[in-house]
Amino acid sequence: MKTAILIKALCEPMRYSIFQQLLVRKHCVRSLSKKMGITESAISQHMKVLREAGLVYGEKYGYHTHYLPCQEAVDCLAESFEQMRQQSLSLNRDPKLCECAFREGEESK
Amino acid sequence: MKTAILIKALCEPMRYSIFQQLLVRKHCVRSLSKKMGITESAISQHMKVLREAGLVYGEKYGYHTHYLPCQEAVDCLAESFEQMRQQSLSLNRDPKLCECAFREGEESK
DNA sequence: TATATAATTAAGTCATCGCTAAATCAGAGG
DNA sequence: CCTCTGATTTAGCGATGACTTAATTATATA
Repeated sequence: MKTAILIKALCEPMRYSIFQQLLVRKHCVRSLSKKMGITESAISQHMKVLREAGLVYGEKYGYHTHYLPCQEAVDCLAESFEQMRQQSLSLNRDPKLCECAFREGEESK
Repeated sequence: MKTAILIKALCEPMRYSIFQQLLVRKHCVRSLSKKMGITESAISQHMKVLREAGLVYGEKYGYHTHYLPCQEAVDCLAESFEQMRQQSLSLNRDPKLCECAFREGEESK
């Protein structure tokens, strides 16, 4: 699972809010529409983005579709950023890495 | 520190790649320009976004400015997503939360 | 102070994205 | 089968954003 794709879907403020709501409890499209103050159409389009990124999935119950977060995606995000945290700590700790990577490999034209 | 702002800055693919490079070692603008294959101007604009989001900062060394990630921001991200992971686990575990929040509070026009 | 170099800013272009309204699709139940 | 309802898709608009080139700023050093 690819972290860059997940955060690309999550970074839009409205979608981030929607996702946070889904972490509290399941929601159908209409419920989210009311809560967020945008049309059901807009919610549906956001859900499509979240769904195709692998962040959420829907369960059909009669008339309604209940959306909820994919555990696998949330795990992936948590692990990726924990790894970044470790990398950053290492970088600050290791003085050998505290040099710019630029080397004069270019020709002046 | 606000997670939504951090991921909004990070979600752009080029900026995500830049940030990953900075987790390995410091880089100046020119170095990133070479590595990423876009102009220094474009890199500089990306750095501005990352800087203003609080994700990176620059240290001046002679001619060069070395950019590196802010530990505080990386910590914030790691903690936020770990919290999401816990929320998601709770949601899947608690059957009471497995209901859509929608209630018929609307008037049919 | 003058100059060379790194970095930033400005201007402009092209593509992407989020939203609404309206149309369409899908399924449950009379 | 028909209808009602929830959800999705389509079309179009306005805004945002990523990139380039060119101009500008800032600074280290001769």
